[in-house]
Amino acid sequence: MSSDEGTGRSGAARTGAGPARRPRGRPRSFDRETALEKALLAFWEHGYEATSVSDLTRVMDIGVPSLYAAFGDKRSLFDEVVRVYGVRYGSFTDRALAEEPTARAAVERALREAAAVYTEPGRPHGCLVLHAAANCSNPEVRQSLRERRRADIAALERRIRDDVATGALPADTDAGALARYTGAVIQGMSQQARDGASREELESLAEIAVSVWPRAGTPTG
Amino acid sequence: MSSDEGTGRSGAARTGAGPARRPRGRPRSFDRETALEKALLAFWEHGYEATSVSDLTRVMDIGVPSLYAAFGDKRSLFDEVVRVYGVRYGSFTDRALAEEPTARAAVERALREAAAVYTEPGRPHGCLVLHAAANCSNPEVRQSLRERRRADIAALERRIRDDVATGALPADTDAGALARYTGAVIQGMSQQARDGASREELESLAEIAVSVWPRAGTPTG
DNA sequence: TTTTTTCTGTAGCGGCCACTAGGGAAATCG
DNA sequence: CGATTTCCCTAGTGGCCGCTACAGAAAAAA
Repeated sequence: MSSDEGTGRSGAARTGAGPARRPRGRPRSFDRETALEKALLAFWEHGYEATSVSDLTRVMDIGVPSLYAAFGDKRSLFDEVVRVYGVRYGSFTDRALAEEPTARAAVERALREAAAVYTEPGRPHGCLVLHAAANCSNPEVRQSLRERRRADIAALERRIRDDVATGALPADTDAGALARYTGAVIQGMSQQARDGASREELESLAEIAVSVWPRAGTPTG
Repeated sequence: MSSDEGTGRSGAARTGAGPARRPRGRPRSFDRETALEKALLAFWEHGYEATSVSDLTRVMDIGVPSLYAAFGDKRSLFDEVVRVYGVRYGSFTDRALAEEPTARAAVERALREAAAVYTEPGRPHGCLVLHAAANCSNPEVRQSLRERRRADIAALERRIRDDVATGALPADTDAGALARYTGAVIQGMSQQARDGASREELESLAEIAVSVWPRAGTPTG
């Protein structure tokens, strides 16, 4: 489904499950994925509205009509950028939640990885989802990213409830508050990375943040 | 000094410490402070760039030239808004740091007040300084607000160092990390308020956050 | 080769941006 | 009263915004 984001949009080109036969006309003169990555970096650095279409075509090194032919419009391009960002850079929390044995271990790892990802040299600092549309006047873009943030915290909350159910966390744990607390710490780390904090600074910050998480099944009261 | 921000800009109007004699020509037909407050709310809600001059004149209920005559330009108006915001809404941390006996008590109070201020009904949620220029393409505006944020955390760090010196906090306290941690929590609370978190949700979050602060002079190790 | 299909560059669309010139109205001063 | 000072409204500036029509170039298919 939704094969309308591939290279060719000609409905008759790809015949079934065949090995992607070459489309008929003149092929695109640039690599779509490379251009998308350039757009991602631009949006990540400057945000949705502060990145103009002419900014995009400059960093992607393509003409304006090529951008519209390949990606639809600015909004669709941004949606695709957010999707790619989520897979490539923004999924460290999801991965930690899925792979670590407990919510606490997952958060410990996620905070450590956040410190690294948010300060990686040669890349924009901080999180695209948090900052790219912070004060965007396009309400759809705002709402879309807001939903993404809320979903992340909801996923963490579910994981905490699981641990409470299995006894890995105390029975009186306020899962919602603990999830929101952790989300707030990550969001604050992203803000501080944007403001120039170093990886080491974020790591020491995260170490303090994680120390409130109750160990094993000892009740908090 | 710098009396150029008052109502009248006529250099000969106010004679010394006199009771502000009325300026000569036709008086302004709107109340400057009221208009400034309206501009503050608009910038707070939508951010610097997403608030256009025509947005401003609409909510301030004045003409475009009146805005420029009274406030200079959009940038100067925003600067003044930020100054007023800092005094009226954004100084709860400073006040807590100044009035509470210990850094811990101050942070406890500041986090509680942040939960209230960031979710006050009838006002934009979250912090203007954090979000109003998040992805602003004007570098001066960005830098100015960034400095303000860093200064806030630096003030907290100084207060923590004082408490370490007096023994109110353990000698091995990492003042920088603890200050950045607390700043990150406040920044995350602001983000969550923008995303719709309620006051109660922020308060339970803050309660967790403050629980990592060491009590009295007991060493952490 | 001719035909067909698609991409690419130029040039320009209407619309909003921040901002300002200039004339007339309104209020105070002498 | 007249003179002076200041404000406010209308209208418009050039510039950038996202976006697109059109024509020609380029490559595959027949």
